[in-house]
Amino acid sequence: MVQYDFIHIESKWKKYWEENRSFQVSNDSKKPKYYVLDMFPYPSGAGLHVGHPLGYIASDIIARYKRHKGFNVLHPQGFDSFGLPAEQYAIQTGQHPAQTTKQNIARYKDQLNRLGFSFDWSREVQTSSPKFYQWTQCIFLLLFNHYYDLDQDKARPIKHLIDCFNRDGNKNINAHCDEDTPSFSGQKWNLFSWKEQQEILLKYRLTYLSNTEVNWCPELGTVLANDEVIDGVSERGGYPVFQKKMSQWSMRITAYAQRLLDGLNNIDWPKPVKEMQKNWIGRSQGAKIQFEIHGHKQKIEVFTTRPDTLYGATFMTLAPELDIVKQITTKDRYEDVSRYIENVAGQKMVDRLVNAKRISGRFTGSFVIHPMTNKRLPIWISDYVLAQYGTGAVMGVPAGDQRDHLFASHFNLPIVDIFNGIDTCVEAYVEKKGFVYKNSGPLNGLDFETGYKEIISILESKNKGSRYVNFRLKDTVFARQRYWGEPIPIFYKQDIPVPIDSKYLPLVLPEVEQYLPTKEGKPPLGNAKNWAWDTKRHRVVDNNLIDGKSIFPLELNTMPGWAGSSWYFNRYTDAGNNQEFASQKALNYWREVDLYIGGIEHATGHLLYSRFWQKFLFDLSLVPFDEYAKKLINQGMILGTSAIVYRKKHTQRYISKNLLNPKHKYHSIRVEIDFVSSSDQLDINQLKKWQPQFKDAEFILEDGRYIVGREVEKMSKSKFNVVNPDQICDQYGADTLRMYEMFLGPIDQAKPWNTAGITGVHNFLKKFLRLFYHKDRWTVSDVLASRSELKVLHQTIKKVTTDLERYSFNTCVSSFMIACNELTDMNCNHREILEPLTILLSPFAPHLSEELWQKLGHQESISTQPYPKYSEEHLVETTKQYPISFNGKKRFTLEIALSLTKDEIEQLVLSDLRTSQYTKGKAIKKIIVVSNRIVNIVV
RNA sequence: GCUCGGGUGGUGGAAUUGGUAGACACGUUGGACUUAAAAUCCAAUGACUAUUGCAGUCGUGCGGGUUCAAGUCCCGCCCCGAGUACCA
Repeated sequence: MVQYDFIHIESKWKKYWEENRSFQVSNDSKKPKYYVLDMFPYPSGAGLHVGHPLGYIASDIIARYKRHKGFNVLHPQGFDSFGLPAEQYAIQTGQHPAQTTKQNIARYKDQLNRLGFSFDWSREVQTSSPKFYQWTQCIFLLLFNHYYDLDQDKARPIKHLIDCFNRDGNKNINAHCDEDTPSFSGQKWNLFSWKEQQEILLKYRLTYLSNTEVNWCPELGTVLANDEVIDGVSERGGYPVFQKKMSQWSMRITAYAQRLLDGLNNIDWPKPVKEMQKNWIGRSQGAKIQFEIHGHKQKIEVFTTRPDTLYGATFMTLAPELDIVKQITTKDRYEDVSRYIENVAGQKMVDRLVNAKRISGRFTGSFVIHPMTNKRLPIWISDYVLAQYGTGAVMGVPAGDQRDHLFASHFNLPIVDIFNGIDTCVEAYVEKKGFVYKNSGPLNGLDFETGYKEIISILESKNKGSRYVNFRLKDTVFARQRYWGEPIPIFYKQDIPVPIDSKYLPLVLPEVEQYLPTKEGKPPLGNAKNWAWDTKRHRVVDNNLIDGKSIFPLELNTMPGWAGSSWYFNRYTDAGNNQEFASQKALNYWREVDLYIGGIEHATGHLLYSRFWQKFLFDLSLVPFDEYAKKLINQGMILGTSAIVYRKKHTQRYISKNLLNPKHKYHSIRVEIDFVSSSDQLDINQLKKWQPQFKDAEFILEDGRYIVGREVEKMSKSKFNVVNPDQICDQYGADTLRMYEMFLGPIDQAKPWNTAGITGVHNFLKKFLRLFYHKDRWTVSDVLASRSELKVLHQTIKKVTTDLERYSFNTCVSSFMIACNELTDMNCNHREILEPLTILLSPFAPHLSEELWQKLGHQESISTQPYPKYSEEHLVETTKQYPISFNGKKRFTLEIALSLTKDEIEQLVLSDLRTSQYTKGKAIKKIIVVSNRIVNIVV
């Protein structure tokens, strides 16, 4: 029996590919290009488990397939190597994060290369390498030096804005800026001091410093972006998060909200991702309405999606955090209101979510004036109004909004019916149809559509409100109080941030003794001795030299984790470039990513931010496309199957699964899955050696065996359910692992790992190898193949090709198995069949295919071979078994020549029916023959 | 609550988009080879009724509908998963 020596084969070809640089790709080719990209990994200390490579296997199969198809394929890989774990390890051990990162990357590369991926490592990027992050810093500066022009709907240089200010101030400027931006004339602008001018410019810059409410996580000692906060706790570690006002770097992503939304229509991304981004951007259409405050000069503006219910407003509610609250609160209420505000501010976000159902609030003692009726409406504050959404102020319409209704009922505020014939005493009516207005002045008798338009035009004519589109999307915080991230290339002059000229980049991370925040609570970079900027010599110098004239303190924050990943895909096109982040020539050759594969967990993080940066770079004509990835696939998670033993409470007895008594209580304890056989039998001796708690335990067996329970859950070290790919490679080989992961199910679906099933795929590869041998002797023959053998080949080519084109990898693998079984039955050993079949297989099982290709007498690597084509001629059948149904129920099959016409088939069926029992004497009403030749007879 | 997915054998999953449901694989059972085991090979395997015959009936979460024909389309439910949530 010929042996499938995968260990030998795989190490041989791994070496061959490395030595020959088989997958290095040139930017200079007449071939059409194809760019297939994986989301690059964060190199964690734990190494890879079998779930990680799933997406890489799929992308590698596509990359190899496209090479066969004659494309010049860019299939790069790199590492997103800035991040929290390396830093926390550094805090614990004092080991420099760069050191651990380097080790982890080396381990990752080993593991990846073992799986036979055809990456072009010559283009590798590492976000933590100065050669890479100098360009991240450069893009940061570009954002700093641009503003968003709403008239042109694109980013423009801040210089242009300054020119306009010099001439006419900001009267004619229609730009995306902070809400509190004052208006000024050109004359006034020129009278401003440098510092005053800079403060105003910050309100326009696309990356800016501002005093805003941020998500502060004391446990992590840093602020977090909205997508890093899940259910009120930090995504990493699950620590509580508070709202806190801090001066922070932010990105003006809101300027791009509409374009980020519109762009979704032009890209082939999974529905869930698009849906999540849509919700995250949260566009809602409505109006802003101004209310005057009784006895005050200021006004309060509300955003509402239902301006048509304005006449139903009976009160106003403000978010407690708003500055205006304290200004308008009357003396007698001041203490009570202040206490309420403090209470809300001290709440963790988690608690605020939990308390959501409880209605609370305070009356401020002040009133607004209804813009239409001039009635006085009381101003309340309540934590159900969020400062971050809209204007942080709500007009309370109990008739049209259920929360307002609950609030009104709770505090005994009036409820006014405004929908004719609908009683809103008990419950709000939220439908936008099925009524005409009443008690609504000029709207009375109108329906929703007309009333809605009418009220807006009235408000606009009275200058009391206007149509407004609100976005839920917030500008995102772009700074972390951490060490292991890109330094922000900014120094401070008179407390004003000033950019370092990009020609002096990279601004390299300074050495520090301690990776913790300083005693004064400054970020870790505050520990650096050398962290001041000399504006004369353009370099970093000792902090002690700061003189405020030519040497200034540098920014202590670093960039968040998503900075590097927001543009890295452009870098691969020209990874060695020292002059620019990528040349126009390279970018124009490789264009956008044709296929991007990665996890859905990045839907509202990386996948949104990167689209934002791409659009910005597009505005500056630095990249040729404003969407960087045409097609996205989210690979599903591979889940682990944990093994569980059951300990009876208050005892040291472990009970086998099927002996559990439902009346008793048991502790479920996860144990290492390596101790458990595929039939769920536990190796008790190994368990006893594993942890002391099991050493003297008693095990209650069934049929002499201990059977464990199983649970499917996320693969994780702490659950002892991790399957290591190295182990699978040792036992079955990388080719088997690749094929099996693809065979497991649709690529985008979550599925549990089940090592038991792997033998099916492994057996297939063994059988495939055996097709080339007879009685252990190589017997590939040059004799021409038979018609039926050719049919198998061409069917397989067709099936595998169409399946690959629609990324259905699991059905591809099945097709190979079917072909192999059929050819084995036919004793097929024709070169004419086996050669193309080997090429077909090579994206899936590259090592074995190379080996066989060489044995077939070829010098060239199989990866350079053209992809086989199928011809319909070989697929054509002369006759086919047709199902004949009576009233839709299948009764028998009839062999019919394909050349027959519909009429001839009808004749044939009719003649056959004379002898048939099925008509049972009934008259035939109809015979149906459709183009795919299904015959149904209606009696 | 809202928005998206999705319910097919013992299991993972196929089904050319309305055309022979359950491909392929795992598992299970039986057999061959072995002193034995492993490995390998062969056969059976949706359920039920017949199995001395042919075969028949029911079957894609539940209930209805359209159609010669429904896993696939329409209407109404039930369940599971994901995302999101005082979003005004």
